[in-house]
Amino acid sequence: MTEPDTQGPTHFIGNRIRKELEAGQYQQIITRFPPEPNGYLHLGHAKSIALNFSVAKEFGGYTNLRFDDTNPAKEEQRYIDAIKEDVHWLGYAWKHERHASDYFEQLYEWALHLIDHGLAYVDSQDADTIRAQRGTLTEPGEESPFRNRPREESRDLFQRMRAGEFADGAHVLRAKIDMASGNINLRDPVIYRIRHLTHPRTGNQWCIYPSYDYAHGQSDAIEHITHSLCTLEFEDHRPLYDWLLAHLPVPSRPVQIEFSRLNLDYTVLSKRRLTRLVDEGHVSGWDDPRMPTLAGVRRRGFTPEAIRAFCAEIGVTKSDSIIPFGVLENALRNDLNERAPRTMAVLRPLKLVLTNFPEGETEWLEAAVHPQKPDMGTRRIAMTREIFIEADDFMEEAPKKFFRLKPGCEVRLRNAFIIRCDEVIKDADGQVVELRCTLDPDTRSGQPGANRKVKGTIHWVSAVHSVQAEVRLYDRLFQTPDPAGDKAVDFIEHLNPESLVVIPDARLEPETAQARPGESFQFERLGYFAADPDGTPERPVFNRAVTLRDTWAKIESQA
RNA sequence: UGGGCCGUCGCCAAGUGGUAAGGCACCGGGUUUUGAUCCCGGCAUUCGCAGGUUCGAAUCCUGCCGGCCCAGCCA
Repeated sequence: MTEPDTQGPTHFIGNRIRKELEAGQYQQIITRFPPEPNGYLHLGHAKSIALNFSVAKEFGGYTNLRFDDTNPAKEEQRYIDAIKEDVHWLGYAWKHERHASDYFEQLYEWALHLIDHGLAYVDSQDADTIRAQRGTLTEPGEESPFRNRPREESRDLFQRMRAGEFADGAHVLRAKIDMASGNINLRDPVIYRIRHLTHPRTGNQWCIYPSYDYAHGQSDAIEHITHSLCTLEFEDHRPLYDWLLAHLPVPSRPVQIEFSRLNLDYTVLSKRRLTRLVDEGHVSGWDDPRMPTLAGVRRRGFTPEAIRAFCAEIGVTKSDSIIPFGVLENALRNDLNERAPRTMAVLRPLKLVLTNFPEGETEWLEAAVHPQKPDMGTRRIAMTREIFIEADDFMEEAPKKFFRLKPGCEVRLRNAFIIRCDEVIKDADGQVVELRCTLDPDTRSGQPGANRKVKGTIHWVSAVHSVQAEVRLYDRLFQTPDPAGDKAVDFIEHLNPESLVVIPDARLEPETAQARPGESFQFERLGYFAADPDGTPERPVFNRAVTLRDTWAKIESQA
């Protein structure tokens, strides 16, 4: 079942590592997944998680989970907890849980090492001044007046920064590299800043914190990470990553390899934007089923298997790409088609009376839990004189190709009989409120004479045995393919007002109503639905994860 | 315009000098008590463009064109 991960797909990272291994460059491959605990994991992280864990596994190594907790202004313990839960849920087990903050003391020692070797200095200018001196993309920067201050002075200042003698922003530690470099990351980057903040793990032990650039490579080296895989925007940082490792007495020399991040159409995958959706209340929370967070898609009904298959399918390259959301949905259909039990549910009930069925009686029918998998067993279905069918499955004046119920015509009730529509009953407004039909008793499912062919089959549910439920139908959160694409328009403007449609009075088979939160079903002819934790035994709630492929809808829209 | 990358079918993506894998989508046809699933078939004389090297190029060279990222004391 977890096969997709074992035989590593060929991508440039795997190919490279394979060659390195053949050349004897490594004994073991060690990777790391390094989230910053400042938000929830999303599908973009899933791609990175899948890559890191599958590469290590393919080559017989392991992966660490390392929290990149170098900025206490944004990070919180609750995010650490949620991230661990999500990685587990996705189906991966890390070797060691680490935190960049575990290395603060070592990182500090190494900073002193840089100072002592004339490779770093304390700059006592403010942020604006430093920015102004950085130059532009086409013009070199200018050197800070503190750039050549004596090493002893920098050392003293840096120690006093740690001791808490200065206010935030009074000084920073900068690597001394090259203010004229074409690569702006090399123009004496700030590697330590003063922040009088409580850190989720180290509390008030520190008031200076290392930057990402300074902490990341050294943390990799400490953990003996062999391959530090990250996204394309860090490509420009690699020279700095290498420079630091080259100038510090680190225990190993990891290499950084970049790949392109995941983009999905009709959604946003940046923590900044997802945080806004949550904070501004456009969604109910990080686990809103419309969110591309792992918590969101999990609640929506996506399975870890489907997400892993999706990650394997899209590949790993360096080219910018936008994956259609439908590819993800398809991965879910493929997975759930194999495993989800079938059930009948009516979303918009239309009453149908079988006039030749005895009043007050119930006939029990048997139906397969999965038509292609007899070993999944059968279930009992109650047939009564009054049933509900899907309002969409009846048309008074139907086009020729409409294979469902229409006046005077026959249709198969799934798992039951063939019926004929005799009479249409309407209310004062002309709305169809009830259908009166007769069933053909020779066509009961499983009977010898049952195989008579009719063009259509529709689902239904007993009016007396079925259970009312709330069903939530989700559509794409945004109505434009690239909501964040236009810098002039706030992506919030592109929200789809109909991304959630609540159906308060759907009807379910009684057994389905007993489902535990997270359980998935195929509501036949409709799609895959998962029980939501909001539901109670008295009032079940289901989320539609994805519809079934719908050729009829396609034909209809083309007409 | 400085630096770093990317460009193979509508969307992804193999391929690394020997004559274009695969998936998704799409279009046919078959099976079907889910208009689902499943099955069969079709779908790049061509690899951003133009030159060049070579018996031979998507793969090597040169020059263009197009797109992405970088000027946080964020990651």
